[in-house]
Amino acid sequence: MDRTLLKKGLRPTKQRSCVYETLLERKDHPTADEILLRVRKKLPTISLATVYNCLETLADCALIRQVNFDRSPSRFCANLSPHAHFICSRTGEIHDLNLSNKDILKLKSILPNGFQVDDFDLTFNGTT
Amino acid sequence: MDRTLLKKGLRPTKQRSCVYETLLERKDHPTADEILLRVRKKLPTISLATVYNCLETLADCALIRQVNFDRSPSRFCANLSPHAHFICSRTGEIHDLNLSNKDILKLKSILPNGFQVDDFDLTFNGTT
DNA sequence: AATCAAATTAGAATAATTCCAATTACAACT
DNA sequence: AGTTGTAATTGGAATTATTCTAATTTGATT
Repeated sequence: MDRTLLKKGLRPTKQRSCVYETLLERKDHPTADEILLRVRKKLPTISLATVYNCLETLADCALIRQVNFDRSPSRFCANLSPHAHFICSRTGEIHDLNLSNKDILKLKSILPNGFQVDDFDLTFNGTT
Repeated sequence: MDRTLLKKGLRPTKQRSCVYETLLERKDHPTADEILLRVRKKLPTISLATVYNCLETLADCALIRQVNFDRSPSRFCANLSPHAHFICSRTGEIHDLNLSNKDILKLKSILPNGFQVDDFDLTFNGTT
């Protein structure tokens, strides 16, 4: 991670490292508020603004991903491999559905000619 | 539309009708603010709160769809047939990509066994 | 015409996020 | 080691989309 930041002329501060490591610890999808709570166990004085700053920086460096479900608070995760999300309407659980190359080709096959895709978001709602 | 509302015990008021017809007029994806501006040409005294109320009611009745891109203001459209969205990062244009049954089966084939889908959101980002 | 629930309205409240100005931290020079 | 300059952090204010609230209006039904 330090490498990636330094390459962009950004400092791997303890706040940034801690936010990043906190996201690695668990494979869930915490909000900025939840991340603040977790990070404060290690850095009790970190501010919410800094958490937002760190998350933005890490996302800009493609070290983490920001995920939005409708207009609810943004969530963040360190799973960088291409995946879709499944939200269970009973439990509220968010599942990562990792996508094979085949899956990705299927997705792209939906596009008419001449559409160049940089990125996509795919979210399912339902029950498990 | 009146039918659908009445069936649910809701009144087809002139505000609701006007919001609905405004969405039918153009096949774009206006925000509540933009809808307010358009609707005010016909009902100059309608309030933003009412526009929000009408949109919520119409969406609850499945007469329109609410669409969210990341955390930007919600957008609304009257295209009810299953479709994905493509956002052009150059122009900001939002394209509807209507999905065939085949496309939908492809999408669902991504899911592991035991996942029951009620709905999905698929958005592509790229250039045309 | 009187009644009553539903809908509309203006403005206040909320909540997530961003902005701002002041402080702090740190790397690079002397 | 001390100084300097830039970047990062911080707390709180500001912003923005949306929801809430309480008062008024509407319109169907008695």
